[in-house]
Amino acid sequence: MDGYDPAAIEPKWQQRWIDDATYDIDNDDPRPPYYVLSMYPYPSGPAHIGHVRNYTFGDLLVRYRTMQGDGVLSPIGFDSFGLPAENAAIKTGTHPRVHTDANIERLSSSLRRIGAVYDWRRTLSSHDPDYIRFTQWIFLKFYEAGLVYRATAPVNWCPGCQTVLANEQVLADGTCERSGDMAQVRELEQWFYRITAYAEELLDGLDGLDWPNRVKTMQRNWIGRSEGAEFTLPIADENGQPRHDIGGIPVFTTRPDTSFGMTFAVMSPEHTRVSELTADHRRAEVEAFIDAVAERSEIERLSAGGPADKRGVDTGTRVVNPFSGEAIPLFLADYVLTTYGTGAIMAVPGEDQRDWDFAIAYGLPIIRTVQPPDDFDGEAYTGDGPSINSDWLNGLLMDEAKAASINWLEEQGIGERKTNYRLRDWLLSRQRYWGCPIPVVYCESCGTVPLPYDDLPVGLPDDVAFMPTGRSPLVDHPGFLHTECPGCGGPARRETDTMDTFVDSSWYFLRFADPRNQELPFSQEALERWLPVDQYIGGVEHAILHLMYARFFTRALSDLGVAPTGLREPFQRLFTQGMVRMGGGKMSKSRGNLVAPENIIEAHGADALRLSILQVKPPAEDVDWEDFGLEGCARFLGRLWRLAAGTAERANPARSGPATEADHAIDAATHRLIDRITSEFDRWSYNTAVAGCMEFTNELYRYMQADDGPHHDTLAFAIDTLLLVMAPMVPHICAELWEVRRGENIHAEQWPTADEAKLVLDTVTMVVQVNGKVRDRIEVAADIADAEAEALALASARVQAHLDGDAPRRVIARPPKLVNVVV
RNA sequence: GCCCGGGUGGUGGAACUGGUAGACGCGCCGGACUCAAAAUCCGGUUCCCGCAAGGGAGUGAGGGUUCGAGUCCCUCCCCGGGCACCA
Repeated sequence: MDGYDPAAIEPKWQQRWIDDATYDIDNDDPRPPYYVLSMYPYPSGPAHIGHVRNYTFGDLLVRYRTMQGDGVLSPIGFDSFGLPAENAAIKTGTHPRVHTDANIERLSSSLRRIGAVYDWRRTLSSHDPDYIRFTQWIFLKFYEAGLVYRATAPVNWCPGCQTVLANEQVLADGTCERSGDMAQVRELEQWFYRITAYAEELLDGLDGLDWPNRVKTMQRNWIGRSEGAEFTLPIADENGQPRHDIGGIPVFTTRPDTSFGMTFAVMSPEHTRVSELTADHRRAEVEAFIDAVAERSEIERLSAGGPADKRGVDTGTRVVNPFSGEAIPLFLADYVLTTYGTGAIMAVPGEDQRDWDFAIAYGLPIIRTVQPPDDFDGEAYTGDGPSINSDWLNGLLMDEAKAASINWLEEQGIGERKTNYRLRDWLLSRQRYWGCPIPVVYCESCGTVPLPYDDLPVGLPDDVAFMPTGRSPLVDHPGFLHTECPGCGGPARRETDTMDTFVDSSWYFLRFADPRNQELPFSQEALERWLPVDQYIGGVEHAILHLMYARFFTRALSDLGVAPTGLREPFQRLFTQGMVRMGGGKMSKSRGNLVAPENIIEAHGADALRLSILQVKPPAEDVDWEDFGLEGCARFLGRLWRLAAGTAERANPARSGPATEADHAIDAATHRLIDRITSEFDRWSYNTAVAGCMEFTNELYRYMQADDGPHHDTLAFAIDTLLLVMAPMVPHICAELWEVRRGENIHAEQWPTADEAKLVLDTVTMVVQVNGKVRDRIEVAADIADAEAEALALASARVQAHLDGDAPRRVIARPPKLVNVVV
């Protein structure tokens, strides 16, 4: 048999898996269903090494679960809408569809070349007319249910991308996550998904998910639940008494227990009632302040710095603290946000540092209402302690005082318990061409009119020019723009905004269950069979955006009766794999440091690349390309080949007949291998699984070269088992060797099971310690008794030397692993 | 500031529940084979002292619990990530 030649065997097997439909799966397959999904990729061209890592992990699992007897759903699709294709069109004149379709072909081919297997019959792309149709269909369903609305709001505009962005797409430093440009705030009318309606459910639902803690924490932070109270501060008249002819200012607080310490109140400069509530003698200053705030960039405003005395202005109006009955000044300040809570706050300088700073800057009184500890030397005290200066709350601790103050507000009828969320509604409209059109028209007489379901899909016209105008070409396409109102038949203008591409990725995993359905996005039966996804795999960069939007869509579709009622979460288990970096930095097209897997596959083969990916690091961690031990892995596969093909050098020919002790040892090691690899696959410990296979191979080489030679049956069983457990990792070489050895298809074989009886060791190396330091190792029977182990340990010459004639003070025996002699 | 990860040889990492620290790979060193090289096979490789036997030190720092700590607890330092004027 010839030497190992990956270039010869890999294409053969890749073709075979397609021809044999090995990984095609029907919805009535009798095997237990198991759904493995790697996040569908954006088709930017051929795969880069990061893709390869991602899809190798998924592929391993697909193959492993298949061998375990599951009917595995392994689909792949393409997140094919998006800005890069449109930007490329502006540069080169090539239509985004042409560009995208070509890239999908390249990426698909790369995925096949690394040996990743999918049910290609189920493939889909966001820009398929079918897919567009149902993305729009879902939009209309949400519209009917009030989960989509159009509103004017301050939104983030990215000058680089020439479109608005969702909150989630703006990074902490105010820049766009795509282009890196500083986002600008603009007041625009846009489309929103009402994800806030699900804030509480999305938060609580995290508890039941088998996801990395890190991701759950990130979502919890993002949703940001605050529990407290909302109540109204009446406007004061000139005598400081509450006015009843005019509504008060509602405020939200998480510390109602400190309300007696409220010495002023603050509204956001954008609050709708600013003008109404500004006293005439303060109007000029207030207006000057509002102008100054408007000039300040969002990032300036949100960064914590800045002198406190420039941050606010007195409105001249007073409000009443309902707890103390005192009239207190009403300020405006730039740090109070219109978009959170009620856009107005009560200020308690004694227990809030921002309020403290503000009070010092404006000479406002500070009253402590929580007794700080004796050794406290800070300013505002935010910890727990007995209430003081708080009348009927005095003496109560924080939790009791919170409850008491909320009860009082409710009894008085001026406030109530309230929970607020940081999460904002999802801005879904984009002023770009290459996305899913929003299926709505604007009619002069009927207003905003959703299209009837029968008119779907609203496609993208192909005859458009891509010019760097900063405008979507749809705006300049009269045929697209001008249409008829489906309500009155009069002239109407089509919505030219398209949807955020995260809308497409919010339901693709559902479509995979029933990808050719022409009536509905999917049938309930198909979802009941496959969903939730048993194992979802993707990058941690999607921890908030995609993973939260997809959860929202799944819950909403379930509530609307489109998806099964019981389907509340799309992804039961999530694995987030790390990135591949280059020289410690990100790998990207723009840096020109992408590693092309094509070259590596040509030089060493796809299996060697896969093995090096598995071996180099635990899959959850980031890895530098420089650390990939490609040579070592290629060397090992050569070793495996020579072993299994029977061309490895041997001291003596194989024996038959009765088994020797060495044969039994190899046999036991083989069963331990099965046990080890199974548990390592189950806990995603692929790097140690590779190590285990290498160790076992080394052991087999030593066995073969021993003086009396290997036993034929023992060796054959060991090698066959090694090929079986390695088949999910390096599928081509194992398939080829298995076919040569057994004439069958290894990927149709059952996963081996270890014989429990053979996992039990006869003898074990027992460690003997003196004062916790290892002094001797003794080979003992695995079932050795305490007393015997102790006796053996004490009899050891090395132990005796350390005892120096003294009797041990204590002996701890943990047979058969260890005895510790304490002197 | 708050919340998650993480810090182990020259190097990527291993040690899953407190019990042989450094598996496996890379690199390096040596041996076999060869005219030679490559490939292959075998062996060595935490550091320090020692020819060796052996001894000592050692998992970011310091303390603690324990017969025994990389692993548990406390204090702190460093790196990565998330949230952050959210009331």
